[in-house]
Amino acid sequence: MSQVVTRFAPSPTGYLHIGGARTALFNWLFARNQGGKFFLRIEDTDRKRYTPEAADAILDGMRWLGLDWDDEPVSQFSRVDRHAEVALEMLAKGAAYKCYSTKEEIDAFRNEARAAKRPPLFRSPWRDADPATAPDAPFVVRLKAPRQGKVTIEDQVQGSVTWKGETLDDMILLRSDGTPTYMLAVVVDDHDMGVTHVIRGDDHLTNAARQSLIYTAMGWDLPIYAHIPLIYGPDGAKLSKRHGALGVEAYRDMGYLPEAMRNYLARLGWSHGDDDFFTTEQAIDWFSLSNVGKSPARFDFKKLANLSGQHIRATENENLLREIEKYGASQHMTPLTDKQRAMFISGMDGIKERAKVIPELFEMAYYFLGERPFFPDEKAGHFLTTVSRGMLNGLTSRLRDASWNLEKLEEIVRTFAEAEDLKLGKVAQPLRVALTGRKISPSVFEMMVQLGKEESIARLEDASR
RNA sequence: GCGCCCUUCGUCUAUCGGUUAGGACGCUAGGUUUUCAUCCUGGAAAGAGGGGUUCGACUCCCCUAGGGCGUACCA
Repeated sequence: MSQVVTRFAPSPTGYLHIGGARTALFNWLFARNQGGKFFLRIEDTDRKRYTPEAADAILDGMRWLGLDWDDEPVSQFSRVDRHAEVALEMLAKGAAYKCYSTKEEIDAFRNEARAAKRPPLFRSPWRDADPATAPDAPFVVRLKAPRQGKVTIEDQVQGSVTWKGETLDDMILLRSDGTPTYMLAVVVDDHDMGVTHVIRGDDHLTNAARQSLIYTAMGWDLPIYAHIPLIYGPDGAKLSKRHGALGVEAYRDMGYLPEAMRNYLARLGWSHGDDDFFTTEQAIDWFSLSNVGKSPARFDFKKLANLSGQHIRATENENLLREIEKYGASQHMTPLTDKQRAMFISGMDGIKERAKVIPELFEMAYYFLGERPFFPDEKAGHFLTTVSRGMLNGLTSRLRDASWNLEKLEEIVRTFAEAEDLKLGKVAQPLRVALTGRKISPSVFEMMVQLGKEESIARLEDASR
């Protein structure tokens, strides 16, 4: 087969939601795995709902997630003439017909069918009518779907799925105002864009059967389908804003690493043996449609957080700093100074293993981002008693002419504690509070080395005053 | 109503007829440790129910139950 082409076709609703992001990711992973192309198409045919800002929000989400696309995004709306052209061609071939039934007539038909417990699929009287009897009235163009036989989709995820012809309706291709419906537009665009693999949510599975009729009518090759299960909320119900159905920018704001997001989303419904933690490169290398599961998965924030923490720890300090700065920019924080940047690099090892998301990195970085004096917060205050102040005073004097490295500092503090007949913790905790104003921080010795002698001693003097 | 899909620990999953049903998150008991975290060791925890097929079913088939999606001049 020729080169693989996949696409992601979101409708611009204002943001890229998490389910869409996963669909995009699967398309992207598959294309990259196959050395193929990954296109973007904005389904903007519903002009009442469309705004350029909404489309931009989707692209921003894609960029943040690191899912790069090939060529320019295609606007579906810009192709309406082509869609109509295909509808007319189908009309000419006899694969479609003009239907003059009014909305009222259709509603009546459906109500009656429902009352009689018959399928509510509309059966247009114009399907086999003599064209000569056609009124001079608005019409829609309907597909002439086969009433017998079967339609089978060989789906890469769902397997072989078959429908009876009579369960497929004569769907509308062109509305009475001449605009194309989604069903038509998708097929025409996918065909024209050379899409070889349609990977999308399994809410489209039935649509695949209906859409295949258009391909057949036009004599076009069917793409390979892969309908992936949707994501549910933690309670098993449909994903809503209450759970995780937020836009991806919400996850950016919460400070998850894009790398962790890709990892988590890929693992939701797809597996590679027992591998849970992996890089994007590995995911690309390993990805295959045959390892996508058929059952829906629930969104689990705990696991996401765990993976995010693992990725933070695994990220090189320089790269992590870049992510931190990107995050800061996205949150409109004031940019880091050169000094702060240097402090981040020297202190990164101490803070990265204590954080699961970027805001926690900033939180832990408090002791080197801020300026003296560091007054203890409410939780730390009780460590600085008169007694411990005095003790710190004694320690400080021993520190003044110490050579400033990890081993030496540790030795001094330990010896001091022994001499005072104190457990190390009794010395280290007040020391930590003096240095940071807080109860929790990286190792006191590492912090002292990082801060330097002058700064460390100044903070100790602040505390013992 | 009709059509289609789904169902392994609480959650994500492995297993592609033969396993003490494995891993991960979470939970839990310990250990390491100056705090927190990291890290290490251990534990509890699963095949929806019922029929078949088979020497042997989580795995194949059927039924039931539960859940989801679709059934628009929305996408």
